[in-house]
Amino acid sequence: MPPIFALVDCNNFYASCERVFNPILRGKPLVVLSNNDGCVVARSNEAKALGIGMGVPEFQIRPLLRAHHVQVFSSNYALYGDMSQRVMETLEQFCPDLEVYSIDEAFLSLVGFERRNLTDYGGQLRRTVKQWTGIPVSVGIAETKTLAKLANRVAKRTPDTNGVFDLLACPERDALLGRIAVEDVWGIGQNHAHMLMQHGITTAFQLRQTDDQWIRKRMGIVGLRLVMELRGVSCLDLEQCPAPKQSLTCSRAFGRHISTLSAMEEAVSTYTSRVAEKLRRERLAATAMTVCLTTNEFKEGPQYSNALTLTLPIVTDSTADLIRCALQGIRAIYRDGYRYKKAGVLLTGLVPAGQTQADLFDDQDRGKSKRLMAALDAVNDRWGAGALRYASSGINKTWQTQFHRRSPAYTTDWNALPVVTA
DNA sequence: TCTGGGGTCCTAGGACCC
DNA sequence: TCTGGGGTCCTAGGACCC
Repeated sequence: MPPIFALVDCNNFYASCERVFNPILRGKPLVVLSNNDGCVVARSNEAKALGIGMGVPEFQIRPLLRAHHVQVFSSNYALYGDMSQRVMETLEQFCPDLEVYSIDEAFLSLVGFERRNLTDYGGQLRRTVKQWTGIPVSVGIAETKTLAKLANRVAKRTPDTNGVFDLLACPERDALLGRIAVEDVWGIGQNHAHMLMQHGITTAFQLRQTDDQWIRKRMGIVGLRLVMELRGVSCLDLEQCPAPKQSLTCSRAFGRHISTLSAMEEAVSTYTSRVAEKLRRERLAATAMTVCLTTNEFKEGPQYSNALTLTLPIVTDSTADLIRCALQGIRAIYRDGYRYKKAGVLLTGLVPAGQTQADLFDDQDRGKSKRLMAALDAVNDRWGAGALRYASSGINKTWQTQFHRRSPAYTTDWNALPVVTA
């Protein structure tokens, strides 16, 4: 059976989430900002039409936002994560062979659905997701993932497709690929796009026609796979069970710069607690840790950034062990006299928890530590993140990430339920 | 004043081994 | 003049994704 993929992609996902429980926002320009309300990370169509670019710093477009009464929101990850889950659960009812590719995208395998009209099926799927979750999606269908991505792009940008485009049923494929810029192909980033253009390759069609050896030499095996996929040869399979994580990070810009070691220790301790929670949720333990810090590259003044990787004395998932190591690391690379903007903690060498090699000279009670972490996680699940935390994470946290314009966590907090008034 | 966060895979080169 | 060969593992850096 030749493969058939559908890519379902939520339209302007974060912006659409904000609209679901706040209908006044429909039809209006709206943007969602990154942490610290820094950059634009999502835009409604109306905001795109105003020329607001992806990733633009908010302060640079403030006059424009005011002039057009653009609604501005901080990121609300609790809401987006929950809405994503609702969308994915809906899709799963249509097609159990599903790969959740990102917070707002899923690949579906439509093998076995060939006898249906796939465009109609995509439309049905789209209407159901909209009705059950309030989120608009687009559907692209083709025989490889890369082509399904392109089909999805066509569905999004061509109004008369009604949000569904089946490339398998498109007789003018070459002409269509000829209208797609090479930098819009999935897997072609800035660097490769620039290199290709230097050689006169500017469209997806031209890329598809390019010689294998040439591609292999300049873009490696990844590039060659991509070109094969454009030719309709499927090289990327549906990944239904995600591979175990290889690394976990928590890194964040501060709401206000840090210039004392004690504040830096608080931040690093807080980030370590967060990444330790993720680690336990994945049922993994870490063998090594990297801590890093950096000043603000956009600002005048002395710049400094550094990172240090430490091997943990014992493979662990305990917040206490991890904080101890992180503080040791940050003290080693911290230098006085700088205004720090950001720090981070990276865990690597991840192994399944419970399969770890015991340390012959380990003098701690591991069973006790495990029970302590279970209690810590249970309390924070029940009472909210950070309800119970290590003292080294600090109390005042003047450096904390800012979210000044966050909408309520409508779907994950009893106190934030939307209220319907007659 | 104000510029995000969290991942993956591949490749080249060096260290090291027999 | 001639100075082995093949393999693995690790790491840093590049490129890409959402």
